Amino acid sequence: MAKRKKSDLRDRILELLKNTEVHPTAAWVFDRLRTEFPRVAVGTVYRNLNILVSEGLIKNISFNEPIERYDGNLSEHYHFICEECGSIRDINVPPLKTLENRIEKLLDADVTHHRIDFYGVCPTCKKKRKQS
Amino acid sequence: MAKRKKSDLRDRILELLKNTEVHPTAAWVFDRLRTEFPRVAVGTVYRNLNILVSEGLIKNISFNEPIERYDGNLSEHYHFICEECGSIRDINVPPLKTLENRIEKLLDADVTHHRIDFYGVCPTCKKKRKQS
DNA sequence: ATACATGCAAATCATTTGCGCAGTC
DNA sequence: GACTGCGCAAATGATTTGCATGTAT
Repeated sequence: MAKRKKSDLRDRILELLKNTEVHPTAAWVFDRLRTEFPRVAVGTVYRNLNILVSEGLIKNISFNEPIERYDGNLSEHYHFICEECGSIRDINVPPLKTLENRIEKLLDADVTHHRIDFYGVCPTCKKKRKQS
Repeated sequence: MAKRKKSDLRDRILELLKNTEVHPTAAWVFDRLRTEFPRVAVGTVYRNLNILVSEGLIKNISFNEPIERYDGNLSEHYHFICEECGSIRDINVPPLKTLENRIEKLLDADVTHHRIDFYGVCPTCKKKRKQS
């Protein structure tokens, strides 16, 4: 690991990710940064996102899309994806450690972690459906 | 939906996907096809994979990689990904419908399905570790 | 005869990388 | 002074698409 210098840009990227509930793409981050850092380059955004990931300060998650998403929420949690509007919500339920152990025995493998994604229709889209 | 014509190539692609336990990428499929269809083009492989997905004959799954994977196994199942060798294994345990219902109530959403990916070290890589 | 299917090549889109300069330690 | 961060632009890699031709119905 190289020692990193202080970088206002990177600090700001981390802050953006910590303070949003959407699960941003690089483009989203780039867009937000532009007002404060008008000359910022996409390449730099990607480089910094990757640095933050490798330092374990944010996570990289994809959801069956061709675009990468990032998550500033490091606590164990699951996700719900609305197939109608594409929104992604965090789900905070206690992680299923028992299930992990079961799989571990079943496969004779070491299971270090798991992820669960739920798909369906979010409350907002449910309402919209009823109205039409 | 357009009516599809019979296509030996597409039939073969489907067959390949039905008869493998790896979760192939387009490149893998392309490679297998080349012996039987020497003039096959990558573009055609992609087009046919997308057709098969849209017809619901195969599924498209990504695993935090920049490459798409496809799965010919349509039964509900989970996956285990070895972080050492990258292999992906199907896990056949009864799907957690109770959990789905719990999330449905928690979020006031409709949950249509979910996926679970387990990460860790597979039996083969565990052995290799011990030997070294 | 009418489209779908295919090969081929160019285009697209997200992401990465090389380079030269600027700012930090 | 050495090294990291940055903007810029070119490169990369996976996937898509337009076009002309072939082929199933």
